[in-house]
Amino acid sequence: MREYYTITELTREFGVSTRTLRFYEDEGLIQPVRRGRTRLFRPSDRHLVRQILRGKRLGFSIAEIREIIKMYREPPGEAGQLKAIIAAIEERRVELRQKRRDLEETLSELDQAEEACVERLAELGVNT
Amino acid sequence: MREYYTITELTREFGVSTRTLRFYEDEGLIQPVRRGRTRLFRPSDRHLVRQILRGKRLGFSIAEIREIIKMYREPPGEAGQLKAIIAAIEERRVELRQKRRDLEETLSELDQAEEACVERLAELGVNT
DNA sequence: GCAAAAATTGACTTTTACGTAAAAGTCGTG
DNA sequence: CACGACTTTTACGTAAAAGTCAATTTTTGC
Repeated sequence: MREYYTITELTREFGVSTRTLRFYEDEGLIQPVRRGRTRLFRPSDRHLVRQILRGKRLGFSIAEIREIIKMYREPPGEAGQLKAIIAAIEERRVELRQKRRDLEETLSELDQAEEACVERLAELGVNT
Repeated sequence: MREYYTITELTREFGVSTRTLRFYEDEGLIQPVRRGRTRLFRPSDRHLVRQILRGKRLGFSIAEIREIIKMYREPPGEAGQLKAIIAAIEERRVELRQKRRDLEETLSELDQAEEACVERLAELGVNT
């Protein structure tokens, strides 16, 4: 496990621009350390970027991703806060289950569409 | 099965604004018929709206949703086109499978986060 | 130790997906 | 027929999430 990654290493690995990573830093999603002014990304920053992009692919906004990231962090001291986090996690789960249903339905409609195409192709193959 | 729905009926059913439905029409995603100037939405339009919103929840853009909708349509006559559609469907499937992996990973990280919270709560419960 | 390559900051621009407001047409009810 | 509830078009506005560009550092490879 490397200790630090440069910004361009991560842009290459994840296929995003430096502007994007700096934007995520401005938004408080990641906090790479600095050597002088240069950003140094630790493995934990790299993992955060991975989580951010995963969230993006699932259609979450930056604000939502910020909230989700908060939940991953080490639990704080107070019992009320812990319960609040657990409740928030449950909300996300509901949302993600909805997305899963959406996903399965979309896949199944694509299956149907493909089948229709295949059938149509078969007809053409038979007729000509 | 009703023959027509008004625009507000659909906004209420789906929780979107009239502006949104008109926007989708402008974008060519739906084509409700008209009586005079008033839009009348058929069951097929309603189903399209359902598909559009499903796509949105999965993080697809309007342009992407337009492409997906095209695939659902009745297959055209020509063999080359049919094969192109089948290929495009396969691409979408790859993308959706990625989203499914993202989803499962996110769910599993949320599980871990919750477990950490529950443990912490247990500690507090024991200590106080 | 110096030039080239890489990184930084800041300002401005762009795209997407609608929101919002204005001004007018439509329809059913009392 | 007037009222309210709903609908239409047109047009400008806006928030989110970067992209682009320019002007400086900073870092590096030799």
